[in-house]
Amino acid sequence: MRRSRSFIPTTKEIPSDATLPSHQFLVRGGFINQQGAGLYNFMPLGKIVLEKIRRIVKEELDKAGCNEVQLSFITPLSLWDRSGRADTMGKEMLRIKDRHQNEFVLSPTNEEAMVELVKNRATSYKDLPLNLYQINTKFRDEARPRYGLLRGREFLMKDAYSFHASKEDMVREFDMMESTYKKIFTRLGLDFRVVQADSGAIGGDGSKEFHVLADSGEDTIVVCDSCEYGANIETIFETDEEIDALNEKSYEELQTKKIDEKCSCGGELSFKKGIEVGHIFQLGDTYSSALDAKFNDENGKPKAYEMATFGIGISRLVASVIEQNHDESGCIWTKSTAPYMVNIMISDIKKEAQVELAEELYSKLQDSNVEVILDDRKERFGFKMKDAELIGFPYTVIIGKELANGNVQIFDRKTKEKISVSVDDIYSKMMELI
RNA sequence: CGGGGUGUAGCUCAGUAUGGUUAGAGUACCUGGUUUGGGACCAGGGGGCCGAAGGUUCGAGUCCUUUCACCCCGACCA
Repeated sequence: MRRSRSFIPTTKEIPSDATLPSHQFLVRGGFINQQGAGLYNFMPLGKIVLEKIRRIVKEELDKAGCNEVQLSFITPLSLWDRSGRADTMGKEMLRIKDRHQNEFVLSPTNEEAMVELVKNRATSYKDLPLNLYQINTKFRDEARPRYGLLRGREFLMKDAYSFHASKEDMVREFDMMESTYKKIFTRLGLDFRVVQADSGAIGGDGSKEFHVLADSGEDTIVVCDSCEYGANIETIFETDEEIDALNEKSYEELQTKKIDEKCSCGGELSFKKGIEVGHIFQLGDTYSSALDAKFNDENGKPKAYEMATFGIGISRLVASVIEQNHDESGCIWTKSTAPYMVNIMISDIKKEAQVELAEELYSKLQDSNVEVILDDRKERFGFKMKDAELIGFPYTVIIGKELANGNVQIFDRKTKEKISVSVDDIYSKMMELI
């Protein structure tokens, strides 16, 4: 992509309604813009990041034997009446009517729809297990949307639902999905913890949350310094008094608070803030029973499916990457989430030699399938650098005044270091870095 | 859903107390010139139903009523 042809509206001004770094930088960097309370548009850069995260999630799920589907976003209200959630989910479900005055719901989640899809189609134990997922828009009419993409009303979520002939097999899938999730968050380049959790409103027994560690997280968790496990404070401290006392403490106070107990691995425990980006539940037969969804077992006896459900907040992850990786200048994308891996910056487009070299490198990197953007705008050096830092490309190749000595520079967004590389070596050096 | 706040140019905001020229600044944008390694400078220019509706008044961005939207704290959710 040529920057001169792209739609990346960056701004110097901080939007007045954004308080979190991810919200401010994603808006300033031209990734997203707000359409209404909890409603966001994804502009070209935001869309690229969203798609990159979506693709990684899809690749790992497909490898794990999950089947991608796409359910209708609009569902009949009757579906929710049958499971009883039309009442229990209350106002979070946004209801609409069609021209015939039939009532519909914008899907906040899809247990019912997925059970209906599988019911009467997977009719034998031989058809099981099954794991179906979709990456689709969800709508939850939150009482108070906030924090940009972290708590929107409309958001992109991956939701998977598995169907099993036995509880043992369901638990096997649950454990397998836990390791799949670890692969996903590791590939995204995130520092995360797996946290034992209460199962919340969806119901069921086993439940684990995946938290991205970030100071601005909404949840307080206890984490180990030498392994990947953590715990929600609700599960460690018994009484409400203890929990309330902890919730009242500021993050700074919590960080200095010592915990006497050790992790089972022997590591030290401490308090951290986390953003919940994934949640896996063992559902059992709650929904299959409620919706009378059965298969025939080995003895030809009808039995309700054992189920589990697995969620990942895709759009929330976009913001989470930035909450965890930013500095005062802007975004610092991880290599797997960066909208472009390399930004080639022409310092002065009036200098033919600079333009020539930039075009040559641009073509070569493109031919090598490197995600590369060419900053060919007629702007000054400082302007382009600030812009590159705000957006957060992992590497910027600066083609400028050092060209006189046969050199260009590689600017590392994370460390902000510039290293000089000779013109002859720049292509191979870039290929080595990415 | 309780409490608080804000709506004026694309964006960030003055102006409203005490009604009165043609509603301002910065930034962004356009033109020309200068500049060219850290969001440059000079000159000129375009851009506003002052959130919406109703009212008071000779006169409303400013006062009154209603309403809508958005933000913050909390509860809820996760």
